[in-house]
This record gives sequence, C-alpha cells and structure tokens, in this order.
Amino acid sequence: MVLWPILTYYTLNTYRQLVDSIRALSTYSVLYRYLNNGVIPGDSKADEIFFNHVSESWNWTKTMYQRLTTAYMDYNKFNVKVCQPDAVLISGKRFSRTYIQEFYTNMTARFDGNIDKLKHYFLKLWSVKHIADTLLNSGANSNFCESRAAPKDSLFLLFTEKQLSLQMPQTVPEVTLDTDVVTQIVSDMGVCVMWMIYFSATGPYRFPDMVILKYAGNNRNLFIDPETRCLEIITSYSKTRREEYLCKTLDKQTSDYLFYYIFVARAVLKHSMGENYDGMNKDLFQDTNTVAEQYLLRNYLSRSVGNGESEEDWDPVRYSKIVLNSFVFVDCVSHSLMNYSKFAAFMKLYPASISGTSRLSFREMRHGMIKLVREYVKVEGESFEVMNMKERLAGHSAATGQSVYANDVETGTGSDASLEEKYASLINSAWQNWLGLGYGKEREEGGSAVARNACVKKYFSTNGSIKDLFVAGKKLYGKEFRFREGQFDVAVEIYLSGTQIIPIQALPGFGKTALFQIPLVALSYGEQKTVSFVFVPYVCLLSNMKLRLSSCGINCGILKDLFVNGPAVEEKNLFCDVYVGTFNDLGSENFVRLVNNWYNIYQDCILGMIVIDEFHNLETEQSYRGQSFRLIPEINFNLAWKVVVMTGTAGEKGMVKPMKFIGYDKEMCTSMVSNKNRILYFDLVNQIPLKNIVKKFQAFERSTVAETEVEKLVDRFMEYDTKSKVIIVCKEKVTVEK
DNA sequence: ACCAATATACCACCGTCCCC
DNA sequence: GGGGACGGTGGTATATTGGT
Repeated sequence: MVLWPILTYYTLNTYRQLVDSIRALSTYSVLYRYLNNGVIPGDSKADEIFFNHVSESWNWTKTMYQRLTTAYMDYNKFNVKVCQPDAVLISGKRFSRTYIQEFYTNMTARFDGNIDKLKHYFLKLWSVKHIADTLLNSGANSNFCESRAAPKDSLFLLFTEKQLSLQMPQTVPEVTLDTDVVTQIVSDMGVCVMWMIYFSATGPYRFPDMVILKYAGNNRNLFIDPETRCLEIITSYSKTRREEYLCKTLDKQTSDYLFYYIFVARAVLKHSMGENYDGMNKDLFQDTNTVAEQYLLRNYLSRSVGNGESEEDWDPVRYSKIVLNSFVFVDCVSHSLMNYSKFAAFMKLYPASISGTSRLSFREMRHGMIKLVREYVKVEGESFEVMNMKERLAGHSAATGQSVYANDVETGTGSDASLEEKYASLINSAWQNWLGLGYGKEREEGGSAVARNACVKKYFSTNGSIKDLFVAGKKLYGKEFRFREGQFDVAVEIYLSGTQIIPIQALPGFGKTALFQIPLVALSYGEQKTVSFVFVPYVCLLSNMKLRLSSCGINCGILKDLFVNGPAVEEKNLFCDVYVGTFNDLGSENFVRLVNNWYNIYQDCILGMIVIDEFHNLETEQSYRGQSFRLIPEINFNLAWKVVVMTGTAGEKGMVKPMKFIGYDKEMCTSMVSNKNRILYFDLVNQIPLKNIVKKFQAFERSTVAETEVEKLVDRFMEYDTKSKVIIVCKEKVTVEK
C-alpha cells in the first residue's frame, strides 16, 4: 500500500483526521451539487453515488476509513495481558500483586516516618495502632450506629469529648513550632493515605472522587462500620455526577491510618495553623471553571459554610476553619484541596524497588487494576451481576467496561439494589484478601509465590563444542577458513566459557564483527531459542551491520521494528536470532523494559548476547547525546547470557568509565591469571594508530557555511601537526544519531 | 507550575434486526 | 408495524499526560 510511509510521519490520529476531512469534503461537495441542482446541470446523482449504486471510490474511502479507525483503536487500546499467577502485563510493564503490596508498604512506612518527624514538635503522639485501639476499636458497637440517611454532623460526634481529648497530642514546651515544616509533613501524610485508599478501595478511584472525601459537614461521605470498625466511603459517579451511590469499605489497616490522619494529623495541622488561619483558598480546586468543579463547590462546599450565600459564610477565618474541619484531604501548603500533581508525584517514586521505567502511570494502573480484579478476584458463584458490579466499582458502567476495557461482560439489567450492595462488599473484601491488606491476614497465594517483580535470570549453557565454532567459521568464510590470532580465544570465551562480560579492543579492519558473528552462528545450531542484540552508534552503520549479519544465514531484524505495535512484544514475534539497533535504541524505554522483564514475560526464549560496538562512544559522546543514553544504566545487563563490548580506539583505560556506566565496576586485566574479581579484557591491538581523538558535533544552517568552517578547522589542525589525519563526517543530526 | 495536547467516558442518535 | 435490543458513529465534557 502506497500510503504506508505517510503513517510513519504522522501519528495515526493525525492521519485519521486527514481521512476524516477527505470523507467530509467529498460528501459535502457532492451534496452541495445535489442541493443546488440546476446550478450545475445534470449533477443530481448523490443518491446513486452514496446509496443505490455505491460508487467504487466512495466504497474505497469508506473501507479505508474503517480500517484506519480499527487500526487507530487497536493502537491506542491498552494492551493488557494476563500473566499467571497474579499479574498482568500492561504496555510492557508488569503489574502484579507484589507491585501493589510493595507500594502500599512503602506508603505505611513513609507515613510512620512522618509521625516520627512530628515527634520533634509534639508529645503524646501515639502510634496508629494505639489510636485505633483506644478510639476506633473500643466501646460498644451501638456507639457507632448512626442513620446513614441523616448522619451526625461529624464523624467525631461518635466519640465523647473526654475520649478524644485524652488522645490529643501536646506541643513540646521548649521547641518553637515551625509551621511550614509541620504543614509539609501533614500534607505528605495525606498523600500516603490517599494512595492507601486508592489501593484498598477496590476498583480504581479517579482522583477527583477521592479528593472530595469529607468526615464532617454536609455531604459527609465517610462512615464507620459498627461491626468491623472499618471505614466506609460513599462514592458516586465522578464523570456524570449521576447520583448512583456506592459503598466502598476499606481494610482495617487503611481504616486505622485514615482515622489517624483525620484525628491526629489534622489536630496537629489545625494547631499549627492557629485559631486565626484565614488562608484557605476560595478556589479549593485551584480551577473552578469546569462544570464538575462548580458542581463540587456547590454541593460539597457551599452548604458547609452556612448556605454559602451570605457574606458571613465567606468570612476567611470561618471559611478556612470549616474547610479544615470537614474535608479529609486539605493541603495547607497550597491552601486548597490536595492537588493532583502532589498525588501523582508518588507514582514516579514507588514501588521503591521497581526501576523508574517499569513503574506504571495512573492510567496504566487503572487499566491494570481493572484487569486484576476481573481476572484474579473471585467471588463465590460469580455471575454476570458480580462481573458488572466489578465494573461499577471501577467507576464506569458495564457497557463502558466492555468497550473501553475489552471486557466480555454482558450489559447489566438493573438488578436488585440490595443485591448490588452485597456484591460490592463481596468483591471489596475479596480484593483486600487477595492483596493481603489489613492485619494478620494470611496473604492468599494464588498459584506460586514466584511472581516477584524482580526478574530471575535463567542460566544457559550452549552444550556445544569447539567444533561448532569451526563449522560456523567455514559457513561464514568458506572452506579455507582459519581463525586469526586472538579470534579463536574470543570465540571460545564467548561461546563456551562462563564469563558474562567480555570487553574487547580490536582495530578497524581486524574483523570485529566476526568475533561475535561466529559464536552467533554456532548458537543458532542449538536447540534452545536465543535472541541477541547488536548495537552500533549511528543509524548510518545500521544497515551495514544487518547486511553483514544476514549474509551467513542468521535471521537478523531491526530492533525498532519489534516495537511497531507498541512496547509489549509477544514471544511468538521474536522470530529473529539477532536484532540490530543504534545507541538511541539501546537507551530507549522500550528496550530497557524488554530486557528487564525478559524472564517475567518469555518462557522459552533465552536472552542471548548483547553486543555493543564502538563502546567507548557511550563515554565520548556523553556531552551531546547523554540525554538519549540516560536510561542505559537502568538496563539489567546481568540477565543476558553474554555482554560483549568492543572498541577500536579506547584502550583499557578508556573502557573503565563506560564499563562502570553500564554497571560493571570490577577491575579489568589482560593477563590470563585466574582472578574472580577481575574482568578479563581482550586486547587484540599491537599498535595504536590514532591518538588524541577529538570529536565535535556542530550544526550549520547551510552547507556552504559548513564547508568553510571545516576548512578552517582542518587548516588549524595541519598547522599544529602536518602528519595529522582528519576524518570529517557531514550529515544531518538525525541521520547520524537515530 | 502551568498549559496545551491527547485520551477517556459516556451520551444520544440512527439504522437494523428480531419478536410479538 | 411497533418496540426494544444492539452495534456503529460522532459529539462533548472530563481526566490525565507531557512539554516548557
């Protein structure tokens, strides 16, 4: 299809819009003539063209459009894949039970750390457990009963003044309170609790739903279950504001932390802001332009402040006090409700043990959680109603679940409301059980516990012999093939030894490619499917490398092409023996993710060699393309069977820095003396032809300017030393690098 | 921190098909 | 032939991301 190259320059969306407009234009132009029949005589055949005897070209336009929208939708749909026993793979990232558990644990730890920080300013600052035991868990169940239709004005009216004041923290007498620090700490604790709630409350919340949580005042939506003493949140539908209420119960631990946050942390905050605090922003959402926010203000705020109509209601002190006394997630750093950016910042930090590129975005987490609930959270006698309720808990209708989240649930038929509630709570507790949230619960082990986020390396031995290498050599170079000096050592080291990292220095023309090509061919004889990767610095070297590798029957592909359908590559699509890419590809998120998750995703395929040619460039080109190298240190090179790095010019010393850069910091040596703590370095160079290599990247507006500049440069070099050799590469930046 | 771009969610509407 | 279920479409308000 001729149109394909266009797709590579525009996004699918842009292209869809283009076809959209072509379609609209053609309909319009024909209909215009049709409607203005007579203006252009004999041109009233619109029906013929569009309906009766559909014209060929109109059919084509329609088909083309159809295909395009399908492609567009497939392309944009989150590609979620189930990974038994307890994870899903989403845009190439692994999202598992362990992921959530760790994130959650990180949150409780951070929260506890904040309590310790507060102890500098406050006495009688008890633990979460203590506060839960003395307030939340004590007293008769009947004390906690209240009408949900006409609830008490505040959650704290369920306790007596005396009960509460006994647990109230006190200031450390001789320490001056630093309001900024305390505010900051409490704000941070708020974010921790938000995340705990996010994970505990089943079906993923949307942020705006969480931020309107209130423990007092009108539209109070936080309650205590008298039996379990867990906190319950009443939510409605954020996107439409349809008043379809849903109850989400938090697990006991999250309940205790939330309770602590609104009782202790809020008390501390109120104290440090002082009686006369009047700074609370009128614009609680920091943007009241949208309908949703107007709605929230009207419904959640105004009635808290009297009826929101008289001047007095908006008195700054009174207003600030009311907001502090009713909303759970206020942030006195920004003097408004918690801002999304503060909440979202944690996604980039947690789970702590997961590398940055493997952490999920909010949207990915939403898709992931929906899939986890559907796939792993089972309720006995699961029926369509239960499945539909799972979607509702996620904050969308079953129909949306079906279309947007690729669900195969039948559309709900408005079943009995009381039943719905029952399902919701069943799913709710099943989810918390599955995650092992709460105290003293045995973590449910669905299948085995192997499903850690960290990838476990598979060790692999070729079981081959030296003979294989000769056979491979002959296949490559013909019957007369003999190993050159040094070549044999390297080939054996790669193919048969147990070493993992092999640094090599050899001059251009030595046959560096052959050094890893021979083992690569030998490897392809084996039964074990392995996939290797070869990297060259620039795109202009790429096709040459591919050509050389392909020449001997190795199946060779371009790394970038692997990701045309998105970052998630299925095992069956790894059909080449080796993929070549540039340094930019090496540092791409896609590749980092591919390698770091290799054995989480692929069952049968071994991650073979990772070869980096002209390795020293990783160091020498840091200054101007360091940005595109920045993810390279995140690659877990240890997962690869062999890592081969080659240079023509660096020398042993020049290799040290780039070796450290990719995570190998042991000393290097060239002697064959056994020393486990050193890396054996192959120096195949007897004589170094070039020294003092200077590389400079310079961009010019026009080629004529470039010429004169280069001439000047060369002249200066020649003045300095008439025996200098100068190599000039002139290309556009994209051509050179990508 | 702010703003523009993009993705998502959901609705309403329409034509088709099937059943009474 | 009426009505309702269903799938396809496009519009629009919101949510989230990503760039500066």
